[in-house]
Amino acid sequence: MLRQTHPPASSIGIERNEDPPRVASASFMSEVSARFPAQAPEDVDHGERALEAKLSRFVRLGAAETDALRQLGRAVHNVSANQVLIHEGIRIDHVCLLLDGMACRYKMLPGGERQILGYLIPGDIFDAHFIVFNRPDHSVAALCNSKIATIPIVRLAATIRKYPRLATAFACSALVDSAILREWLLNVGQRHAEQRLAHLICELQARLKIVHRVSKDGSFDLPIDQVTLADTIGLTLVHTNRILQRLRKAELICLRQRRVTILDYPRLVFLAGFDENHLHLLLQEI
Amino acid sequence: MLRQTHPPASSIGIERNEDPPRVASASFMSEVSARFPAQAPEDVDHGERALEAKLSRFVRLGAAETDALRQLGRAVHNVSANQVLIHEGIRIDHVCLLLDGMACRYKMLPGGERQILGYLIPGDIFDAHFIVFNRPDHSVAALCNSKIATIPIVRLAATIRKYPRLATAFACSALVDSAILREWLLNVGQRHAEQRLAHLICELQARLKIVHRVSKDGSFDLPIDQVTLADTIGLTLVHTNRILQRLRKAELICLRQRRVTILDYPRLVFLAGFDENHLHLLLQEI
DNA sequence: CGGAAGATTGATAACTCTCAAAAATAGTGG
DNA sequence: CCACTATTTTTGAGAGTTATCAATCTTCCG
Repeated sequence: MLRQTHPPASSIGIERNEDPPRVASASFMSEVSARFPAQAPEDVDHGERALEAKLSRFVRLGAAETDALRQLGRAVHNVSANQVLIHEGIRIDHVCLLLDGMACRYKMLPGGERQILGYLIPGDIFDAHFIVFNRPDHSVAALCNSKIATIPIVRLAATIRKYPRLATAFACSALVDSAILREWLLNVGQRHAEQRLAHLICELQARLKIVHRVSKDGSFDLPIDQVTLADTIGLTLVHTNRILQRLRKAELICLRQRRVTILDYPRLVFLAGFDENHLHLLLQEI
Repeated sequence: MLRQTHPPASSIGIERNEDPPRVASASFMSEVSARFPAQAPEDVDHGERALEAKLSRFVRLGAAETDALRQLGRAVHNVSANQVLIHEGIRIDHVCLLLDGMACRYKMLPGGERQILGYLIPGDIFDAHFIVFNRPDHSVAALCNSKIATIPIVRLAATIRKYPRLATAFACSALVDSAILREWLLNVGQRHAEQRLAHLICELQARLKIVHRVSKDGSFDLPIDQVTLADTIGLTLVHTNRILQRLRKAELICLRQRRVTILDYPRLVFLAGFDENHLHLLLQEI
């Protein structure tokens, strides 16, 4: 009855219901910091640019605003692949900015089934607002070794107060996030297997392009295994693998060594029924 | 290849891609008003209470706040079943408050497939923020004859400014909305057919109970046909019908004449894996 | 080199869809 | 109140998709 999408043992390191996350005795951040000491800011130029790049799609950013954004991402931490970033016990007075790498939101079912709810890419901010009574309604985990910056909420609030345009930009970004979630529901609910996968790839490329994570040839890193891919589009690992092979055989995409190359973009877009309108890419000055 | 979930002719009245919505020459509201003249406020006591009831789950509401909420819902309109409430052409300076009845958000695919993204029940507010460049990323339609109130955004903003608690309550409400969307993605992506339906029913009952739309015996109105139900849980009409019969045969629920009665709540909850935590029902004073 | 994780394959079962038609229900006008 | 139509629900049969189980092949990494 239950689909055994995952190997019995927690092979990918993300928390399973079978072994609940330990209660963090110390706060999340100090925990991370202990393992990965903060680095000098100059290491993360590239990462900080992602946030600017994303927000500048929504509003024109002046030098002051750009500078303010850079100030936000000073407290840098490295997190390792599969590390759970948000779970019970996290302090709620910080938000996290993903500077580099990739992470995901996900939910688990008692039987071990996992649904990925979204990918976090550089420039994305995630917080713990969805936690009430110490019970988050979903978790966030790094998909590969990543860099995150922690921003005290009061700090972010002050910045937003000072620069109304940033407030607008953050609001737009939140709207896009929820639009993506709706698109995912449509994807999993109504599209068939090939389309789901194709659509996901189109969307990821579009989002990554904005933050300069796509090469000239259109290829990009996708640091996830096929189990995670399967849990994203609501299919089994085995079936996902076969769908993947069909897309490869059709010479639409190439996925090797955690890197995707889109071989025939027009045909892939057509197959997926992809309309990047839902990413609101064209929005300027709301 | 394409699932023909819907009859070829637009039987349920919701816009299809085949016949795009006409461009509203007048604004949406004046359009509605013309057909259904606004009523005297005293008719809608029950409806307004829904919003209060919902928000009071999040913060304690004083008399002044309750009163402010009631002032919001003065401009009442009746809308008919299947009427599209949000589409291109809508004015973006109002939000809508559903006073009575039921509505849904949905997305369409070029092939005619439709995915319901969420149900709006009394006390729910929906706006057009997701519209940019005159292209909404999804639509909203009434599921049955309903009553809505339109609130100028400036008015809502003023109220929120004046009563910070209401701001908190609205924020919480928005968090719950997105939590529900995540839960739906989990539902459609990972649960099997019976569980999906069971989960939907549990969730609707929980939400409707808050706004006093559930009878003593636990039954509630569900003014939708099985096609809509199918488009909600990502299954075919035929299959949904069969699943429904299974739940009936198992004496878990009874669905007749657009009314659901839960016959065995504990067993239904168990089957669904329903955890009302995601509705954040217990939240008080964030 | 050896093990572990990840990807792939094959065979079979289960689930879900499609097509087509019949039964039941709701709505309407006489 | 009944006849009549349109909508909605239900049924049946068969095809197609997706899941499950189990094994093999690859790749990664110490």
